[in-house]
Amino acid sequence: MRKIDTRDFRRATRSTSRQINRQILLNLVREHQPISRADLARRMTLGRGVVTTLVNELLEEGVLYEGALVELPRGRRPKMLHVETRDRLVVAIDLRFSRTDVLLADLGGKQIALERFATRFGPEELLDELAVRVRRLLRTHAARGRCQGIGMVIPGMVDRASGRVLNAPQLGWRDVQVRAGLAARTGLAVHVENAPAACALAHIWLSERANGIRDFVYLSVSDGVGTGVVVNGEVVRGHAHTAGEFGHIPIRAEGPICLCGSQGCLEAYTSNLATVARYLGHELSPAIARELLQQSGVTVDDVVRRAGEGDERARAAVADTGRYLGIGVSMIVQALNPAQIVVGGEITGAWDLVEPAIRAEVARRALTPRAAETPVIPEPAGHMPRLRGAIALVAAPVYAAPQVG
Amino acid sequence: MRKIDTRDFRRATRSTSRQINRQILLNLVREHQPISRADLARRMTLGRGVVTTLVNELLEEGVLYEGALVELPRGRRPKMLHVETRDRLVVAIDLRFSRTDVLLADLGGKQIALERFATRFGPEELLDELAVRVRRLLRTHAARGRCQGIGMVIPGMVDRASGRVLNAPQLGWRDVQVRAGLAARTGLAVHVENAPAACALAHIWLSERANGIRDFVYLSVSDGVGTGVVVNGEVVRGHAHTAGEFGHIPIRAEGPICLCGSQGCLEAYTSNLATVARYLGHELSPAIARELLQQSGVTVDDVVRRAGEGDERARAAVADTGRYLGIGVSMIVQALNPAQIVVGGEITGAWDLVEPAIRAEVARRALTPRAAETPVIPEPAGHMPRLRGAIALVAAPVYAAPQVG
DNA sequence: GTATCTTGTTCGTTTATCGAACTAAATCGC
DNA sequence: GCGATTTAGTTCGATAAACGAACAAGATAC
Repeated sequence: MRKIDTRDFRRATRSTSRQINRQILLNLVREHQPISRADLARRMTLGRGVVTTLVNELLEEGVLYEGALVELPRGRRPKMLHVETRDRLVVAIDLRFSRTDVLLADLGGKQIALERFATRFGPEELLDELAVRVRRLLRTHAARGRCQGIGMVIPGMVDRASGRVLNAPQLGWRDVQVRAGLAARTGLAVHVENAPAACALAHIWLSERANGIRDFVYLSVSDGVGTGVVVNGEVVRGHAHTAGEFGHIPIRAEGPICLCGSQGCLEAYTSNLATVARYLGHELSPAIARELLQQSGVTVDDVVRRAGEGDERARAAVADTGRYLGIGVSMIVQALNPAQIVVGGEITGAWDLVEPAIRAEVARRALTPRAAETPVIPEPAGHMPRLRGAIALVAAPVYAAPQVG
Repeated sequence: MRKIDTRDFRRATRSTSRQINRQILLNLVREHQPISRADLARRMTLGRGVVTTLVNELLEEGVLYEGALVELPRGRRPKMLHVETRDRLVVAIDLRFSRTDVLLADLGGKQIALERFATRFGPEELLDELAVRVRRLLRTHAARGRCQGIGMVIPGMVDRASGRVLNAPQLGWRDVQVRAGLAARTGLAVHVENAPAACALAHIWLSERANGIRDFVYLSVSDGVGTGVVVNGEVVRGHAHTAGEFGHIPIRAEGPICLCGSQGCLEAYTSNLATVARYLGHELSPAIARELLQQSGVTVDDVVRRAGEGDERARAAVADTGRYLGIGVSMIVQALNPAQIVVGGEITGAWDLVEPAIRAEVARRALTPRAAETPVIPEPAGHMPRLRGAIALVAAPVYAAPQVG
């Protein structure tokens, strides 16, 4: 029941049907590999003849490859098909305040080499450094011709279509053309996205736990609190690239002043800063707290670890964060009724404390039993969701549905 | 960048390309009528030959009709094309607590005959009454064979796919199979939807003011406060049919108990009940207020009228509602960053008071200048948005993009 | 050794876009 | 007044895709 956009439509050409079926076939191989041509024909209710020509096309392009013959109870043995990921590489970049990660990986998400360095805050300086490292990485791994592109994840607002960083307060960036700058320096296609949206993208494309779920919200809890909203298998970016800012909806009218200028934002209660401040017994005021916390040297990881060790003050601080997160999760459930909510960030290290707190809030506020049961699952920080998001930025266009209508 | 749903995809067949182009063409005629074949060919960058065959198909089906020849500065005069709406009728039903409206209209939204009666709260009773009225309406307007279906709008949660009302507290309904019941009685296709979602649908398909906007939120302010969320030209329904319940997100932790059981919900501050209660000087407590208000006999329309006449207490009550609505609108802006927000309901009768209050809140809380400028426009109650929504339920499938991929 | 069954390919048929040629009907220039 | 020009709409052959049936390849069952 989508309306056709009469100002920007893609009409069908002679090759549209083939493109659609080609892409469906590719996705079926991706999700069921190893798989035979005959099985693909059955799943697509398509003649085996058409499958043969489509597969041949994909084999020639190097997108698929043929694997081993396989045993069957009767009849000719099928030659199984796989998606080629090993020889299709990606450079994933995770840019943060504290450090920048550069990862060489394959399209399937397998890590090959990871580098870390202290973030430089001058955009030109940083792009220069990145270009040097990317070139070196590709050279040492003989990956030049095999690299499909660069995916880059940013803590801030991004215009993905143009590859521009609109506003990244943590870095102090405003209106920086990242894509053009990095593409010119490396000669590679560059995709830029904000962190929670990229994490959501990774969950669509690279997570086994998504398991066919096409409507979910990725709630990223880190220095900031933001979300990536996915509706109908697609990330929602909003009219001016700022959808998913649930972190800046107030949950208390007279709460602390948030870094965004508003009062009582969800982020002010649930960011890693807020959790640490609570642990240290400070008033919840991110603007002031920031320096105090850096002086104290205590990180969220410390608080989470101590909570695990039984430190009562740490446990109380984390559980409080969980309770406030529950308020945020309830908001998301009311607003979007997703099939699943994924929580990412260091705080998931104490999921045994966080989860019941979230569940209680959701159950208390939900409008229907089914909404109350909305699964809330953790994504441990060890999964490197942001780097996986950067990979997904490059992988998704390869597998995405063709735009039609 | 949509992911293909490998569990439920539509592969392309021989006729898929034609279906896509046929539907694009139909929508172009709809939005630019009267329009010539040659102009369609130019807009679609398609050969005039293909356009001829597509148009002939649509003419034979009675979807389009040929109008007058038209003057041109040079060359042969084109025969203009129009969408046939006059001979394609719809029965629109708006079911509410206070009354039920039944409207005979055409696919373009033009009203032909409107009936009203007191709502019966027994589902079987109501369906019987509706069936009698629908049959009579079609008979007296000789509309039997020309009726494309029934669209029905419900104050409550609806599973649109199955046509079941899940929960309509105002009617006291739970799990009522409306579609099957009405379809069996009338022999017509029946579409059922909840009210704010249907209003959003009407705004996509029947409003000139939507003007190509494909991402917006319809904020319906009436006895309840709900929204219809539209992303990429499609209404978002959620995993269990409860998306868009912004009305039940708390805006004050210690606010009044809402009818839903939660505390401090947006609805408790901004529903018509809340506005009237505020005008009468009652404590904001919908559960208690309801009876008091019915006894007082004052309606929202009264309050809005008195505000227009300069009654200071009425003006203050309405402005307060506006301010709280502004908090709700800000939430929507942060969460979804829509291109537009449409506010519907009686309160829009005092838009000169409501609008600045909303604007001030949005401006104060927005994260970016562009978000702060999100247009908020009123839809006066006189537009009959709910009945138009019911019409759109039948019209939308006729024009919607074919599902592909 | 033959029948059966499954995989994968080949090839003629059908149906769509594509593009060029053609017809229809108007104005413009002289 | 009449041919040139311009625009609209149709027709038709070329091409590309799905479709479907026939066929070849390679296995097991009896």
